[in-house]
Amino acid sequence: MDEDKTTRVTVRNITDLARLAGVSPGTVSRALAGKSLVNTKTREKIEALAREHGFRPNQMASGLRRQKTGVIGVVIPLGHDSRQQISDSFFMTLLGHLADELTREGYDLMLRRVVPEDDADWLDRFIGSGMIDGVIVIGQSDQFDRIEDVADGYGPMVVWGNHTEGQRHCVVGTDNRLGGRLAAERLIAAGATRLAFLGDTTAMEFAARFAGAQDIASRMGLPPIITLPTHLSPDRASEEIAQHLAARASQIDGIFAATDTLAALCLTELRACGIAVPGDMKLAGFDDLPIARQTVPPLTTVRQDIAAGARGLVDLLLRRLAGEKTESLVLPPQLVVRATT
Amino acid sequence: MDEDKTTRVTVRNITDLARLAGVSPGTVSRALAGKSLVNTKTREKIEALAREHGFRPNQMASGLRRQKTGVIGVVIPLGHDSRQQISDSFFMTLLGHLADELTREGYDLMLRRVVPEDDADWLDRFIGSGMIDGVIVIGQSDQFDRIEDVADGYGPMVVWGNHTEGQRHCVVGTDNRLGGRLAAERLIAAGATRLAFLGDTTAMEFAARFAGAQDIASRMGLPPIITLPTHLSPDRASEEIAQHLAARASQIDGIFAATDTLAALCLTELRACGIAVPGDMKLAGFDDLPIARQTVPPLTTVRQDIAAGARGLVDLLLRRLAGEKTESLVLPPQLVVRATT
DNA sequence: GTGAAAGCGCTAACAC
DNA sequence: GTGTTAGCGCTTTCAC
Repeated sequence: MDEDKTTRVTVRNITDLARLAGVSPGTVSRALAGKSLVNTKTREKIEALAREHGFRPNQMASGLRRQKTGVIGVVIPLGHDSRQQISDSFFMTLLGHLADELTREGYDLMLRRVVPEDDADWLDRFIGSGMIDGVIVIGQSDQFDRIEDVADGYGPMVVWGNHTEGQRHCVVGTDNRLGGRLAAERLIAAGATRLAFLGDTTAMEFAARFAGAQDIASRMGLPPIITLPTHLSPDRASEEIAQHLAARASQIDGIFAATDTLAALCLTELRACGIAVPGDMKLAGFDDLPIARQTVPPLTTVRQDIAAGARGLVDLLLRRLAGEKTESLVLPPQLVVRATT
Repeated sequence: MDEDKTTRVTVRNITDLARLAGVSPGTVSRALAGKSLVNTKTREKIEALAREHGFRPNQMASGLRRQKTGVIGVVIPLGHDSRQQISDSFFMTLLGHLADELTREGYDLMLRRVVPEDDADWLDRFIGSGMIDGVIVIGQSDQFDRIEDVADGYGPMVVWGNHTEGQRHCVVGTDNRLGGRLAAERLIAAGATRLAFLGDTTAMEFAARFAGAQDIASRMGLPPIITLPTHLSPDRASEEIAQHLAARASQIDGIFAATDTLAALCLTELRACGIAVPGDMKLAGFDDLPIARQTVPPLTTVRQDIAAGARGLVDLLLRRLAGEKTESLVLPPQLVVRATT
């Protein structure tokens, strides 16, 4: 008769299970958490029962009690440019790798996309929610100062972005300035002398890429690099690129695009204008996304090691979670020469 | 002297705040939750104090008590093909839109990528974690049956994928079979008579696309469409496509690729083989990702409306959360003719 | 090796 | 309109 009851019971919590197993809730908790001191037989019985009833401990309750959630927040601040940074391939790919790394370390990932101008409080709000043990910020956008402010009072935060001398938040990112130098050197080696930078230089990472390119232009005694600002969403960017080309193409013979996405768009517009690449115009991108291999001609670009970036972010975050004070991690960019230079 | 203390105090919870405000925890809770019956002055005082101390209520505790978390789980099952479906552009773009929609509805998003063959229990585990109010599954992968099993006992679940007559789980997706028909019709209209399907037909969505194309081939009295299976990761796919072309290119004059990503890769390989598109070979893709506009020549493809898909998923999920029993949503595909047919 | 009991921070009856 | 109280489901001393 006991069996009759047993099979019909729904197990909502650890106490129900304990009743079924004829032990106390504490023991069930210990058994299910894989804690040391539980009799093997007792443990097996409890595990069997749990499996049979498809029971798993409530993470919210566990989190509340233990004061840790097992969840890492990942937040993508969308700058001025807000919408449609959405599909920025680079960030999305980084996100995919982050998901893998965090999963492997036993953490869940809580994703938040925020528009800082609508919500000045975005970072504190996320951190203060009590839902996450730590936070990874993907991209500094135009929020450098806000992130700096938070860094003083909150340890478990790591940011993907650009490293600036003396900054207080822990950052992982490619050496953008060096990357910019590599790109410019290559463009010049391929014969370009009048360079342009394609992309919005208010974003720190892009500004550093531009600055690196300018370093080289200056050193070589070339005229200053002109900037061709664009938005990041493909639709607007295409249009803006077309306008830039119409106005400036005759003044330049080399373009350094802030990202491969922009470079690919630019290539399409150049083709539309009848400007030969690399004959009339050299072109270099940044990121080395899959698309860089598929453009016609294939794109010369500066590779960022996305997988290493994700590993770095997670590794540093875990160490900060453990109380360590970590330094920032700056990854080396790598020039990949293909056929547009 | 009271002020001296006040400014130094750290506010860890609602009780601390209550003490500072000279009210009870209950009142603070009501005030911060924007509940109806709180004196305006009391509320303002509490809000001011909360702001001053950067306090926000702990969501885990609130969630535990209210038996809802304000979090929606989004899970991406990685089929056989496991790794590197990572960066599948379509899923990533869909995820971006989902993040937007959920945020707009006041929900947070918990992201999980799972490898079903390593963890048969992936879906139950996620649902049973107590961390999420509902779940969106992105892609059925090869897990159709498992999802069906769960659907019977768990309401708040919506799946992106293919709709099959009589299925029990609520799905949102494009009419893949119709999309396949559109692609095949176009390839044939452009002069192709011997078609191939490029991609892995064990995935349901792809199988339906293939079936749609085959519908048309049969109706037109053409020979059966041959299948050219590939993996999804760009590296392996490129290689496989090259092999397929070496072996079969002479037998076919039209290729329907399961996705734009595959189509773009295929275009690159066709170029490498010296096969002219659309002269010697017609080509059509599926998805209408940004890359479809940037290939050379630009790709004829079948558009899926990703934003509408995301809206549909969230809308249906919210209604299910409210207890409604919703039907599946099948979205119409749209043929986009460019220059590869 | 196991049970009993206190509480993590919050909310929602129920009083008044 | 506000205070009081009893938990949400779990973990973890502290006993034994």
